[in-house]
Amino acid sequence: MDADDWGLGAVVRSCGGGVVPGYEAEPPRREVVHARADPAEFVGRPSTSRAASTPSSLYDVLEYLDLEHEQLQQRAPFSITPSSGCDRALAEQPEVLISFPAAATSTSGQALPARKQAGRKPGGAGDLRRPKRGKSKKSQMKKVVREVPVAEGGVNGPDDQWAWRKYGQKPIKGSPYPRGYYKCSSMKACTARKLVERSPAKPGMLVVTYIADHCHAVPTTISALAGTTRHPPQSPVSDEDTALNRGDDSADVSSSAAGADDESEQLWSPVDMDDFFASFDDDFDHFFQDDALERRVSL
DNA sequence: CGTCTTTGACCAGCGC
DNA sequence: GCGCTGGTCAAAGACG
Repeated sequence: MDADDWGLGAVVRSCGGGVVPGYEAEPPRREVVHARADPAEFVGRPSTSRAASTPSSLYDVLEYLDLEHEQLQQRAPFSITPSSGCDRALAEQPEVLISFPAAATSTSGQALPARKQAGRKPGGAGDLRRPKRGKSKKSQMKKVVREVPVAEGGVNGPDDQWAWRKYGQKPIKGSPYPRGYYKCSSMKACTARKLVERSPAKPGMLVVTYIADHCHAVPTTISALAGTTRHPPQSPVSDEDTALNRGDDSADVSSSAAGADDESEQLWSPVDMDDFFASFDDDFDHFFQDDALERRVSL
């Protein structure tokens, strides 16, 4: 995918290979650099990798599309359901459900090159446990829950410009589908994680739970994403289905190094974290206000 | 060479 | 207190 493709179609494609009619050939909007923080990802970024080529957040998308609010409601391929209506609530009442109606997705059906089963010795790991893990505060951690169509988000969820690394997978009681565990691979110190599982109630939907926030800006360069190029951006339904059914979320790896360009000279977006969060707050505060989009477009 | 996925074991929280 | 379950670790091999 072209790094300059910032259309909504790009988002969709990045999420699952789908293309939103009319948005697939939009001009780049790389100047949009302020934090359009996705509720799940609390920092903004100008990024350039494959993941970077996706308007990371719905805000980027909406801004770019320059749609009227009503149009947005009609055309935006998702709905947001903040549990208490605003971003501040997100921090305090940290659960947000974002649904992406499957209808909004067009799935290319493009086959993801099936990754070979990583050969490994059975029972090869698990011993030599390190004494501890921080688990105590889990329930208190910031969580953002999203629902995305399998076709769209793949297991990667929507607009995921972060580099995730799978570190585990577990069958979940009561669900026929396993849950995949991913952590941010951009920075070792980053505690951001996400859980991806298929909704038992709605097999066509993936439930992506983001836990904690990134302690860094979005990685933008090849080097930052080294080794994350295994999977092409498109994550077709069929393959995704297959992958999930067998518990293989490997279609994830949100970042390929593709599309590195001028901006990729920077490893990290040099934006102060406070600015990131401030932007996020502001955006979310106004997202549902009528003038929000207009204001944003004027930026 | 660096990072990825896979996968069984370990550990802690929770319910009974 | 015990068992269940979810979450995490880490070795090994694969991939680009």
